[in-house]
Amino acid sequence: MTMPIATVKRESGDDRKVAIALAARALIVEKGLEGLRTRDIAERVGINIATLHYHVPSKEALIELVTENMITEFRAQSINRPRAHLSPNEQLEHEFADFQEMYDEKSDVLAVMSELIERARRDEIIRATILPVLAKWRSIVANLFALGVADGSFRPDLDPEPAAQMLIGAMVSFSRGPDPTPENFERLCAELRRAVRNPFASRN
Amino acid sequence: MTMPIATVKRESGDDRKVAIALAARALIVEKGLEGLRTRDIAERVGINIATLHYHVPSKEALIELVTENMITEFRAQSINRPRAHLSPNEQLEHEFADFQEMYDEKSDVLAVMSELIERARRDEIIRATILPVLAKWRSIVANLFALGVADGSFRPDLDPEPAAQMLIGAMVSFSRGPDPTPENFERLCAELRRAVRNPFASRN
Amino acid sequence: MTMPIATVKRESGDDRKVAIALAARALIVEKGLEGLRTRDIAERVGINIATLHYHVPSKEALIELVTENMITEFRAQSINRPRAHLSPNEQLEHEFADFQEMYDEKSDVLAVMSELIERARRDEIIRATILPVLAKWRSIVANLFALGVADGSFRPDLDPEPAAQMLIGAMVSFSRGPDPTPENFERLCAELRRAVRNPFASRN
Amino acid sequence: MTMPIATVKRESGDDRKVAIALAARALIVEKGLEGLRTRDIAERVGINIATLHYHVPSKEALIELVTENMITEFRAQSINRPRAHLSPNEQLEHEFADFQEMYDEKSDVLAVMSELIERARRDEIIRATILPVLAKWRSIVANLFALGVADGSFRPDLDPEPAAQMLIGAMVSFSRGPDPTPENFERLCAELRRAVRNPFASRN
DNA sequence: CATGAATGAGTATTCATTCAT
DNA sequence: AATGAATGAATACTCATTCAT
Repeated sequence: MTMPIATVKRESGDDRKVAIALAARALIVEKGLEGLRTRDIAERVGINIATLHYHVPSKEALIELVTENMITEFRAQSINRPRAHLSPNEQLEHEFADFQEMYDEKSDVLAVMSELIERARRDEIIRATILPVLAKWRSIVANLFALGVADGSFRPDLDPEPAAQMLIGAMVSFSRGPDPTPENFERLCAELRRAVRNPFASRN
Repeated sequence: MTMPIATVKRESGDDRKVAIALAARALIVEKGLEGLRTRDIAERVGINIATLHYHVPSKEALIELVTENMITEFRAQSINRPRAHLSPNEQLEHEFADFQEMYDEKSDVLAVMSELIERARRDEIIRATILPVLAKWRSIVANLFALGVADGSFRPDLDPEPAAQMLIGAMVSFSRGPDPTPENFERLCAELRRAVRNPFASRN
Repeated sequence: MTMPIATVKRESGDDRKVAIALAARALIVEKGLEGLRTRDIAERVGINIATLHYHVPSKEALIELVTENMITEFRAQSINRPRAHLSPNEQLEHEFADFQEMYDEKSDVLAVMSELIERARRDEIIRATILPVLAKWRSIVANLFALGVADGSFRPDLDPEPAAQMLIGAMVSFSRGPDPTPENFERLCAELRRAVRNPFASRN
Repeated sequence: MTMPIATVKRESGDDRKVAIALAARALIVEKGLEGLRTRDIAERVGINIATLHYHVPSKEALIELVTENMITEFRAQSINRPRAHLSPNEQLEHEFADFQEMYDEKSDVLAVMSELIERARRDEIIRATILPVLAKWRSIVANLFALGVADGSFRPDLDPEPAAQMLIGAMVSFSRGPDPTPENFERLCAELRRAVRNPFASRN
């Protein structure tokens, strides 16, 4: 279960760093950030602790590495996908689909993100990395809401920014909640759709 | 900052336990659950570490004590207030008001709750204490939504359970978010009101 | 199993001391001298630790109390029984019988004695209490051997003191050994009898 | 008295382990198993406590290490020496000589063995290591007695197993007794010889 | 790059003992 | 006599980090 995977003796520095980040992520999922031990990471990567410190000089740097690694993946999964050409309703559906995809295929991303956000409250460096990404996410959703209000897809009285907060908060708290089944997610999405749609618009 | 408060030499066991729980809560807010040290708690209460262990035999028991202490307060603040006699809209306003009150006056309750929920994922005992309370909260909100749908205050197509999840998720993620000012909270509440109200109802 | 037995609230100081000594002995058998905790003793007696310290001011004094309590019983069981009127062979049989009786009925006496003897090596006070008793035992056995040599019951070339050491060492090491069944004890006694008897004497 | 001996900064793991075992043995002789402290061992070896734990992960493992180290020496000293070619009487003399040699040159072996045997009663692992060695010793002595009975060197009615128990018990209890001088040991050996020899055999 | 050995500063917990009531 | 509360000094063990090779 915690057997070293590495079979190669020497890897390029970058490969090693990625391996370290992935091992750290897996361990954070298992034991939380507070239970993360450099020795466990080294063991899982299949290297000596001193070697780990050669590649990543301190635990602080290690957590930064993990944060960046996470954020890269989070960005690729959930935002930064150009959708300007899609209708607001289609963009909303993409948000739902992206989140579900992340939840299904990269559920550890959400778990680790959750830990990092909690720690960001006390860690300036993590905060500086994570908050902008979350802000970006909120602004993308707020934008699509603004567009949908303008073209009549969504409620005319919808306030894009708090609505974005509401949508993201609902999805995130769902995924960290007690019963995050696909069926329940679909029920939540349906409710969110109804919460923002224009009741007087012709159905699309 | 870490000055001992207690000046009394001898206190009854229960008083000491409360003092310990409060000191622990304050320290969790400052340094997180992972940064919580028994020595720091003892110092803040103004007692010897051995005395701390006399009252609370282990760190595990300490965290349970904090959890129960928190939950008691959380319950008193946010739920368990009989409101059956109020209209659904009034009950909803009370939910908003309660949350804001907790956020204003007991902001540490939210911070510590957040830490505990994160830890609950890996700690059976904390989970057993916290999850039922959160479930109760969700069911109370879902109930008021169901009532409001029945009496026409809220959207006829509103699905009470995901709507409750949405409302709670929105408020919680707001309070843990980057800019939790009263103005922003009011903006969020306004959006939530519009998201659930019956667009065809006569305004109350 | 570790339930307090005491039902009386107040006992005379001496009764309490006896109860404490007995509880301590039982705990030494279970966990060894090194595992003996004053709290455990107090719990078993059914009193508070502070009360224990009222009666027995220190752990050192406690061990002395146990030692004296043990020695009293050991003396009563195994030596100090006037047998001058018996023949050497009868006295020898009494030694065997006494030891078996102690082993059968007071097996904890042997276990605790063994612990105390080990500790006596580093504890002047215990040494001063225990060694004279053991010396007395050896001298009693040596005496009966000397008598038996004189009257022709035992080997004429038997050297009483080392023979006493041999007999006592054999019985004690048997009782602390791997398979101390009554049958094996009988086999050992038989061998000891043959080892000391006069091969040229008429059988009695 | 507790001066660090080691002056070398870095040693191979095996050398360190041996140094640790030896330091632990010396400390057990001084203060007993119950008074053995990891800090004292580290100090005597001249290393940090953390370094001690690097080589020997727990106190339990440390005691196992000491046990194995002791047993190795005990075996080398006292048993496992092929003597099939010697006469039973010669073998018996070798037993006496081996024990005296151990007592003279490695008196700490006997002291530590005594502590370990006492602890073996409550420690499965130590028991599993020590008891077989003692059993082996008994069986070797029983064997030489059986041979001596067969060839007429020893009493025809000598029962080898209890006789072995008697001989070993006598020697061990002598060595742990109050006056273990060489002269007394010789007296004991003489008595043991007389106790087992064949009174009707021609002297060899 | 890699590693075995080493370490300083902690970390929760234990225990005999004391004190005020 | 008895006790709940308190404590100083220890105790085994941990962890990120460093260093010589």
